[in-house]
Amino acid sequence: MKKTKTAERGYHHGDLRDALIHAADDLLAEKGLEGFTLRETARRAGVSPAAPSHHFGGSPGLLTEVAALGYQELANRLKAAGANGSPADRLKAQCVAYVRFAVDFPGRFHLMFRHDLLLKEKPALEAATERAWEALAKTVLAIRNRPDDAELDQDGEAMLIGIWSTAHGFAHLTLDKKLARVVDCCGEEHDDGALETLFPTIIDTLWVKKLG
Amino acid sequence: MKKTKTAERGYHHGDLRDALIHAADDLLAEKGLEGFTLRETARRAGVSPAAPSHHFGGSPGLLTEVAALGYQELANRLKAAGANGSPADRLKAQCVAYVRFAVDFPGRFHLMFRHDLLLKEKPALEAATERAWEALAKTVLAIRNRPDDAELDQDGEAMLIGIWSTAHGFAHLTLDKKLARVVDCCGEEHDDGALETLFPTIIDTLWVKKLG
DNA sequence: AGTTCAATGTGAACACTGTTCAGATTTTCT
DNA sequence: AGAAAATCTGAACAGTGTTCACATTGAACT
Repeated sequence: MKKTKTAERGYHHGDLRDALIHAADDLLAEKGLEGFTLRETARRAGVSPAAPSHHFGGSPGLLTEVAALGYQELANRLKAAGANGSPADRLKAQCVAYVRFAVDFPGRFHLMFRHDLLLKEKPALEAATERAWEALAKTVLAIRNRPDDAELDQDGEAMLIGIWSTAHGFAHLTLDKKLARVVDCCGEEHDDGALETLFPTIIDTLWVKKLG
Repeated sequence: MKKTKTAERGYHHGDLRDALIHAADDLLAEKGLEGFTLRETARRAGVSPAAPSHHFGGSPGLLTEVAALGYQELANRLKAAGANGSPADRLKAQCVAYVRFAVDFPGRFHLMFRHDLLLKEKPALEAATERAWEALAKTVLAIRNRPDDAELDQDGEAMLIGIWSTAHGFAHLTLDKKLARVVDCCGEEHDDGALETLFPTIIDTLWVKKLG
C-alpha cells in the first residue's frame, strides 16, 4: 500500500513522485521558469539527478504534471470568481482572477503555455485545461442567457476566445513589464494598480457595457 | 574603413556582427526559439564558439539585437496595415497584421517577449519597440478624433492596452495551439481560418461595432 | 618605411545541463 | 522462503554558455 510513514531516509523515498512535483513547483515559484532545472529539483528532493527522469521519463514529463497542478489552481480560482453576482460581474471577476493568477504564479503561468516543454497529450493536463475552459464558458453562456449545460454556438465561442485573448494578453504583457511605461504615471504599485483598476475598466468597456 | 570585399576567409571576418545577427535570426526561423543555440549560431557564421560572446557580451546581447530586428519588422507591418481606410478598418487590419506577424515569425515573436533573454535597456530595442507602439497609438488617436501627434489621454491608453492585449493574447494562444480544439470544426487550415475570419470578427464586435 | 596599438577572433578550459544505462537496493508477489 | 518487479544510484556522454590567455590582423602614429 501507500507508504504513510515514509521519508525515513531510506533508499526508497516512498512517494518520490509527489515530492518531485512539489519540489519543481517550489523551484518555479522561487526562481521562475528560466531558473528551473531538473537537477536542482532532484537536489531539493534529496535524490540523484537520474531519479526524476526515471519517474517521469524526462523533464517534460515532470513539468507537465506541474502544469496540470497550475491549471487546477487556475480553474479553482476561475470557478470561485464566477460563483456569485450578475453575469457581467462574474465575467469581470474571472478576468481579474485570470490575470491575478498569472501575477501570483508567474513560473506556473509561463510553464502552462510553453507547449515546447509539455506533453500535451497527457490526460491529467487535458482534464485540468478543460476545467478552466469550462469555468469561463459557463459565464459566457450566462451572459447569452443560455442554460448552464448548453453547447456554445459560434458567436459564443468567438466571445469566449476574445475574452480569453484579452485576459491572456494582458497577463503576458504585465509579466513582461510591457505596461510599465504606461502605468507608472498612475501610482507606485503599478502591477496591482493596473490589475485592480485599469484592467477591470478595460473589460468593462469591452465586454460589459454592450450587455446592458 | 568597412571591409567591402570581406568574407575572403580571413582571420578577420569583416562584418561578423551583422553576420551573427542574421545567422541567429535564420536559426530562430528554422528551429524556433527553443532550438536556438549560441554555439550553433557561431557554427553557421563559421567562427569559434567564443566569437559571439566577444561581440555581444553574451547570449542576451545578441538576442536583443535580433529582437530589435523583429520589432522593426513588426512596426513596418503595423504601419503598412494602418495606412489606408477608415479608422475602424485600420484598426482591424493592424490587429490582423499583429497576429500574422506572430504566425509568420514565431521564433522572433516569442523572443521579443521573453524579457529574461533580452537586455531591455538597449536603445536599439527601446526605439524599435516605440515605433511599433506608436503605429497602434496613431490609430487609436484617429478613432478618437484626435490629431495625429496628440498625447493619448487615459481612456485612449486604456483602449490601446486593451487592443494590444487582445491581439497579443490571440497571437499567443494561436502559437500555443490552444485554439485548435475550437477552430478545427470550421476547416482544415485552422490557423489561417481563425486568423482571417474568426479573429477579425472578434475585433469587429469588440472595438468597431461601438464606434458607428 | 617601420612600429605600436587596439580591435578581432581562437582554442582550451570550466561549471553546468538533460539523458542514458548497468547495477545496487528495496518492496511486493507467489 | 525465493523470484520478480519496482525503485534509486553513480558514472558516463554529448551538449551548452561563458571566461581567459593568447594568436592574428588592420589601422594609426611616428
